Amino acid sequence: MPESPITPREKDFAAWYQDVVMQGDMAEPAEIVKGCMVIKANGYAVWEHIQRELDGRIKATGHSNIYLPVLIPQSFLQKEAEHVEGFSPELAVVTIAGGKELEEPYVIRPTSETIVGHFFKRWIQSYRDLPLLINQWANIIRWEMRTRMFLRTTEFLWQEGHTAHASHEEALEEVLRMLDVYADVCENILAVPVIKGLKTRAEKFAGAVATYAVEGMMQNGIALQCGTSHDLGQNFGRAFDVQFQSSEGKLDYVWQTSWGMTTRLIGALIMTHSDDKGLVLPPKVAPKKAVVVPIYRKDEERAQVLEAAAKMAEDLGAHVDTREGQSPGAKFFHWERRGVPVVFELGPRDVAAGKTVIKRRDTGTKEIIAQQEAREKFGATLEAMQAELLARARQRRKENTVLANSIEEVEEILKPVTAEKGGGKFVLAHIADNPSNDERVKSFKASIRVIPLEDNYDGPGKCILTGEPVARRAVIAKAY
RNA sequence: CGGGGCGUAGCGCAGCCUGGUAGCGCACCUGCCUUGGGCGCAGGGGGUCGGGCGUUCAAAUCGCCCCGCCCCGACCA
Repeated sequence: MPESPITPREKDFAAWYQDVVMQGDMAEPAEIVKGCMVIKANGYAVWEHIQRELDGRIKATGHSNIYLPVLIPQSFLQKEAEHVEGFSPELAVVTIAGGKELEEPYVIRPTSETIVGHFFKRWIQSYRDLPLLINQWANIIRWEMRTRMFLRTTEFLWQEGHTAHASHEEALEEVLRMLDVYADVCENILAVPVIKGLKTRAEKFAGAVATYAVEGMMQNGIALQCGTSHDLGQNFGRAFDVQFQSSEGKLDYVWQTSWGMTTRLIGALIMTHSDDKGLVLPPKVAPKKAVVVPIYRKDEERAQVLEAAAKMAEDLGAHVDTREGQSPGAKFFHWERRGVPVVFELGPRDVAAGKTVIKRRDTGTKEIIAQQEAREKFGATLEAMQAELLARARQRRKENTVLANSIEEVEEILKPVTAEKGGGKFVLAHIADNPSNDERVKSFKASIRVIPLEDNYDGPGKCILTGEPVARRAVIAKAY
């Protein structure tokens, strides 16, 4: 595994990101398949941590996991008008199978609302069958024009929740409940602060009545949608004729929701915390929380140090880097760029004195401590790091958030922003949820990211484009 | 799909203009030496030069055709 230098963020943020992803052993471009990536050992292990946290919360809120086919009859996509319009440009379609042209082509799922609709019709007859709460862990294909590892790839992994309810109120409650789960995972596990909000009509999911999202800000000030929760109303219920009989004996279409989080989260945490030395992983998702690097010169030192290192590692649940022929310096660089939160140095002097050196990845702080207190220091360091990563990201977002009171002002701030050069901002402005307003913002390649659920600013105002009254400021930014 | 760039060792590249033994750095293997932030020295292995056709005594190099990848624009979690 060649270890090359990492491009500094200052020089080229996009190149830096690629370097961190590859040097951190997170992923590499598949090359042989357009827009796809290979998720490597370190990256997949991070995903497994995210999965465990999310899955636990999904089950704790009453959902069950199922698995649906990856192929969907093409006609299914066409049953919901907006849905087909939104997704058809990015579909991969299977037309030949078993050496024969298929009578009806299959679409490789871009999302499963349609196939869920079909099965919900079979599974739901009565209000007693509701709410129906399911979730699926799966892969998805969307033929995107431009891809970036983790942030947007042709194939990605995700979880998609699908639920059916007897009333709109109940469905909306579900939508917001899962939005809270998403915000919780982002902030408390990934240490990525997010804004919960409503997407504009122009930005909502194709086929939804309303889309809610958690929106994050990366180090370069560019926005990244980290999760979405959709209120599907009765749109898919009608399209797939999913009716239930109420306790009063009346027939009605079910009220549905769907919500998803993807491997993009890995991109989010990389872009939020990593630095010019490489990956920085929040302790809660780090596959290896600590590595012990033994240092020795002579053979008898080697034996002593390795023994002490093994003991320490066992006690801490850490990994010992016993590779021969690698200098300690090379090992420090190796683990640093893989984002290991804590590295312990253990040399002959330490063994003799019963000490060790504890080094923290994010701050680079080194401290000589007694081996007996290693366990306690280790735990405290992980906790501090997790908390401070979130606090720093919050602080950065605060510094890069500004208010604007005219469209010219918004444009002036956001026009020069690019993913490569950075300088991105969250611009908060009063702007009405109206597709023509989205269009105007798009003219300088920005977008209305969310209308926050919680107003932390000055309340109602007049739309900067139409003058009509709006309840609060929305977040406008450039996004990935 | 429009515009630009690139395909030579696992990776990053030089050589091409002006045709004549396929090179450099990193990585890899062996040995010695080193080890508290990318050690050093010596030796070694590894190539259908993206593919095809042509020109020529001779093609990585010149010509034609094809293929693939990357970047920039229009779509998106």
